[in-house]
Amino acid sequence: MPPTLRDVAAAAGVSIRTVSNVVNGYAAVSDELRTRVQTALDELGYRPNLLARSLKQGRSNLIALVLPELDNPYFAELTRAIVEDGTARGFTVMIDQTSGDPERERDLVLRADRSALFDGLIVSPLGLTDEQLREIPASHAVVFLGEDDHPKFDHVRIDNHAAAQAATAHLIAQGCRRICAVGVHPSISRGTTTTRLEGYRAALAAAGIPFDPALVLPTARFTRDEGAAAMHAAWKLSEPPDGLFCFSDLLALGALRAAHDLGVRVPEELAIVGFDDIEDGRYSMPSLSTVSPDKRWIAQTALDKLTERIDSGQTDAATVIAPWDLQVRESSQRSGG
Amino acid sequence: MPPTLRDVAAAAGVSIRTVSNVVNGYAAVSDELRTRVQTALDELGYRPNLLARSLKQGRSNLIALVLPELDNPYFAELTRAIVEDGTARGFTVMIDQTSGDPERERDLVLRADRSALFDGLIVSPLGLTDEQLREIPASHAVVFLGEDDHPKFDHVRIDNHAAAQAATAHLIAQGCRRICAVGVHPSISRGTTTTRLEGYRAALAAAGIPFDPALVLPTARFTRDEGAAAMHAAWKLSEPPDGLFCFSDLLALGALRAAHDLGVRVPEELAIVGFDDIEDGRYSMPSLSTVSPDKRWIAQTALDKLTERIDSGQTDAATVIAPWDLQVRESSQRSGG
DNA sequence: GCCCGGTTTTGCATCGATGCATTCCTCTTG
DNA sequence: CAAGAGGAATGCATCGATGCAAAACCGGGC
Repeated sequence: MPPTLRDVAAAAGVSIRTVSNVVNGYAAVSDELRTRVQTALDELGYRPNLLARSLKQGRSNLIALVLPELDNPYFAELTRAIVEDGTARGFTVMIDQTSGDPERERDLVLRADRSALFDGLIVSPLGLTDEQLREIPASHAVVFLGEDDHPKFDHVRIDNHAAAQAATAHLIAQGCRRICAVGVHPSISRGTTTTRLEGYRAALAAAGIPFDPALVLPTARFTRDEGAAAMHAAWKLSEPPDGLFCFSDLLALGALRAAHDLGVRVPEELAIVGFDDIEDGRYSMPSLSTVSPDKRWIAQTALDKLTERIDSGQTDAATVIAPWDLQVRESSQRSGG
Repeated sequence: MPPTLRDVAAAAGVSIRTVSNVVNGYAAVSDELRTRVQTALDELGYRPNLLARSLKQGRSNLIALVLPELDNPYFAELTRAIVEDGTARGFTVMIDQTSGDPERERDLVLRADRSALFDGLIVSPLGLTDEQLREIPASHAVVFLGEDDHPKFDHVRIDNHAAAQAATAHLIAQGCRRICAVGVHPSISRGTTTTRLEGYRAALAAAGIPFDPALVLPTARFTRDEGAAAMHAAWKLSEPPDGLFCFSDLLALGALRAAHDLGVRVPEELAIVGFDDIEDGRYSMPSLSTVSPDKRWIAQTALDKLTERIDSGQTDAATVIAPWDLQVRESSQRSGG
């Protein structure tokens, strides 16, 4: 049994309240008592019971980060940024994986949100329906990362349309004419992947290249093996592509590996651009061109918004657009620079 | 303000205690009251306050996972395993990053351990000193992953000596005679990296190859760029190596990339073996040979041990050795098969 | 009609810490 | 010397939920 305020008070021969005052630096406590209490605290190794404190104060300084998966480096890198920044602000950040299960996501968000355990939530949604979102009381502190806008809550995201368009335009500028879009989610009609596809189509249109539905390769998830499978599928097309725009770096890295296995030279025969700018892509062979969202900025802004909500109780919901840039590396750079 | 038991009780015209009974399925409640209370619960959207419940019950069903870093895929993959398994057991797993800071690690472990917020801790230590470990009361539920044995606590780890020896022996079998060991931590004299170095030396000794200290390349951290730097250093040696045993896959992947930049053919000129079996290594070019610890087994066993400790209050500390195997892939396979 | 056994329902104390307000000092001042 | 100001220390109620045990209720049997 860990010592409580009561134990310390007994040991020091003072009231519970006085010990609490010493612990929190409250009020005026005489030097004599202060040292006596401090000694008792040290000797017993007292630690405040955070449950009790949070219960009384109505605030836990815990926030939860709800993510689809951690073994996607994009999320791991984003998580690091949020944990470090959150810690600096006095929060303890707890991470919850949905493992790609929308049901579990809904559960976590709704449950965690009202459990009084967390002061707030940062959620990177897979796909909550409007109906599910409506179940969350607007008064609660929730910030969403990514698409899926809902007017009731704060959102932090990049401009996926513009970024996808830029990536595709870059491939076109490198001379690509048949460009695959890899990573459309087959069942979801809204959200990030749809927006990226639209950006891709906009770039084609701007260059006067007709859109060919056969070049859109759906994948169930953003993993290396899905990327590899998509590459194999692409190479089986009657007229294979000369460019690949993958909606995540993992997909691109899988495709890169598959291209190697198929004896396809990158970028000479096939130029590839990914999305996320994960560290792996800087060390792949060839290194991976990619859309690079500013993760630190995203983390910081999400925490700003969340803190505002927690402290003020209520703020107008807003969508904040995060900066990004296109990192051109070896996988898409064709003619000697 | 979220509704409390009191609110629901008022709405249903019953006592607080009865609502609690309905919520928890306790005791006998008449059908009539049950439905009436249930209706009130649904209408108000009641959620139990987990802080209050945990405070009263002395148990939160929260466990913390303390890790050096999440953007190392090894930890991300291990984390996934622990979160999934833990969730299935009714725990909520919270992840805390030490970001490679031993001071912060000490803080987190000691603070979290007695905060009453967590029922238990799973810690993958960077390096807690004996003295620091001694500060943790033996009664607390803590399971360590990795080396750094301490008789007071449970440990789950693989046999690093044997694994390192096997990896090195494999390189020798491929014909390597000058094998670098990459990843010894420069300042720490104990722990995982030291054990791996000993395994490496044992393999050399068994093959009658003299140990050359110049072939031991220390790195500050287990990152790709450190691995790349080590590769460059290795290639500057008066007599360059023909094999690389890297203490992590990230180091190996960085080295792989650097070898490519230097025009060194892998595995023909230089065979490489890593450690961890992260997913990236299966898709690198060439794919990476590696020591593969059984992460699911480790997660499961750590949770078994922790649950035991939490439930029984006290168990004899034990060190459990987890299974591993050597995954031989392209980066170390020399003569056609 | 009354007592008994069993089921429902409720009240009170409690987990550990903090807000508020009161009590208790001590020292100053008229 | 009495009154008052202000600092120091404490008690009590409270946060929301649950353990325990008492109270209320029901029907049945003598």
